[in-house]
Amino acid sequence: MPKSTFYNLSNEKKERIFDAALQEFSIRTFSQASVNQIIKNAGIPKGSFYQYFNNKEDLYLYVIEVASKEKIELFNHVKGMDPDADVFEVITHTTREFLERGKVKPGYVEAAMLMEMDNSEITMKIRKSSTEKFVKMVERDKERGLIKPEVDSELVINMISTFSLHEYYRNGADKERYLKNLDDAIKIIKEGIAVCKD
Amino acid sequence: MPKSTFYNLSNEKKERIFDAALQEFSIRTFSQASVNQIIKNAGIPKGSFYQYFNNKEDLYLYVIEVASKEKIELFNHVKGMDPDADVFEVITHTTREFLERGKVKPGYVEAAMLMEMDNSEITMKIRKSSTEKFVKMVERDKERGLIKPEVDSELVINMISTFSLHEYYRNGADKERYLKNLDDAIKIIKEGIAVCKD
DNA sequence: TCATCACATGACCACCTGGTCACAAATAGA
DNA sequence: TCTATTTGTGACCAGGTGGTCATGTGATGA
Repeated sequence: MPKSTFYNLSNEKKERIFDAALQEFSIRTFSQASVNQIIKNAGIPKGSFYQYFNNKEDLYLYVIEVASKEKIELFNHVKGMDPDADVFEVITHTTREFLERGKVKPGYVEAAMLMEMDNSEITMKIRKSSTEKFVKMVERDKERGLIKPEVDSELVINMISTFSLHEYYRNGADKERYLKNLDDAIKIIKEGIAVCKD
Repeated sequence: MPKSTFYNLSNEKKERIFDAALQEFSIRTFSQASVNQIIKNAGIPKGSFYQYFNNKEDLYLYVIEVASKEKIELFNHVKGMDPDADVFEVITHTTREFLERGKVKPGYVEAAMLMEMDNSEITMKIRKSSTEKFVKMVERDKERGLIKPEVDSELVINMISTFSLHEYYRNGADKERYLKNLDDAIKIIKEGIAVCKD
C-alpha cells in the first residue's frame, strides 16, 4: 500500500499520478510498464515517486484496488435496470455502462482488461469477487426456471468474460462490433447452436 | 528469417537452439523473453546468435513458424477420427492430440498458448489460418443440418478457442480439469443453457 | 530565532537489455 | 602451402530498468 505521504498529497496531484499510472498500465503489462514513463507523465521527480510508493508493485496494486472498487461499484449500481432482468440482460447492460465509463476516464477499460490477462494471485482474487455477483444471478435464474439446473454457473460466466475480454482486445477501437459479437456470443450460450431435435 | 549460417548448422545444434528458444517463449512473452537466457540455455555465445539470426524477432518468427506448421500438420492428420464427426468432436479430439504432443516436446503447448495471447499481425495471421479449417467444418455442419444456419461460424470458433486458451492458462498443470471444462463449454455452445420453451 | 521534521529532488547505482564488432579460428580452394 | 572466405567468440556499447540517498527546502512549533 502507498505510504502516508501519498495520501497527504493534494487531490489534484494524487489524481495526476493515478491517471498517469492508469495510462501506462493500459498499454503495458505490469512487467513491461515503466516507472520512468509514469513519473514523466505525472510530472513528478523519481525521488518523490519512491516517497509515495514502496515500489512499482505497490503502485500497481493500488491502481488495481481503486479501479476494481470502482468497477464493482459500477456493477452494483446499474441504472435503469429491470429488477427482473436475467443474467444476460444484466451483463450486456453492465458492459455498456462500463464502456461509457471508459469514455470519461481514458485507459480505464484497457487497464481493466489488461489486468484480466494477468494471472497473479491478487488479480485472480479480484476477478473472482467481481464475477461472483453474476454467478449468483445464474443461480437465481436456475431457480426461476430460466436456466437448466445442471449447468456449471461459474463456467458460464467464465465463458462470457473470457470471450468478452478477447473480443474487446481484438476489435480494439471498434466498440460497436465488440458489443455486437458479445451479444451474439451470449445468445449462443443462452440458446445453443444445435438444431433442435425435438 | 534466419540467416544461411543457421541452416548450415548441424541438426543437433539447430535443435538445441530451437528448444532453448521454445522454452524461453513458453514462460515469457516476446518482449519479456531474454536473448541472453536463450543463448545460455542453448550453450552458444552471443556473437554466434547474431550470426544465425538478425535479431530477437527473427528467432521468434522462426519458432512461431515451425511450431505452427507442426500444429497445422497435427490438425490435418488427426488419427482415428470418424470422417463423419462434427466440429465439436474434431475439436475435442484434436485438443487431446495437441496436449499429447506437449508431453513429448516440453514447452510446446505453453509456447503455442502464449503466442495466442500475442496480438501482433503475424500471430493474428497464423491464428486465422489455423482456425479456418474449423470454421469450414462449422459451415459443413450447417449444410448437414446439424447447426443453425444463421449463426456466425467464425464467432463460434472464436468462442471455443478463446475459452480453451484461458481455461488452459488458469488451470495450469491440471489437464484433466481443463479438458472437462472445455467439454462442458462446447456442450453449452452446442445446446445452450436456456430451458426449452417449446 | 532556531531546531525539528516532513517532504522534494535529481544525480547516481547496479543490473540487465538487445545488439555490434574486431579479432581468432577453422575451413576450403588453388 | 598460401590465400580467401566463412564462422566462432566475448568484450563492449548505448540505453533502459527499478531503486537509493544525500542534500535542499519550506513549514511548524517552541
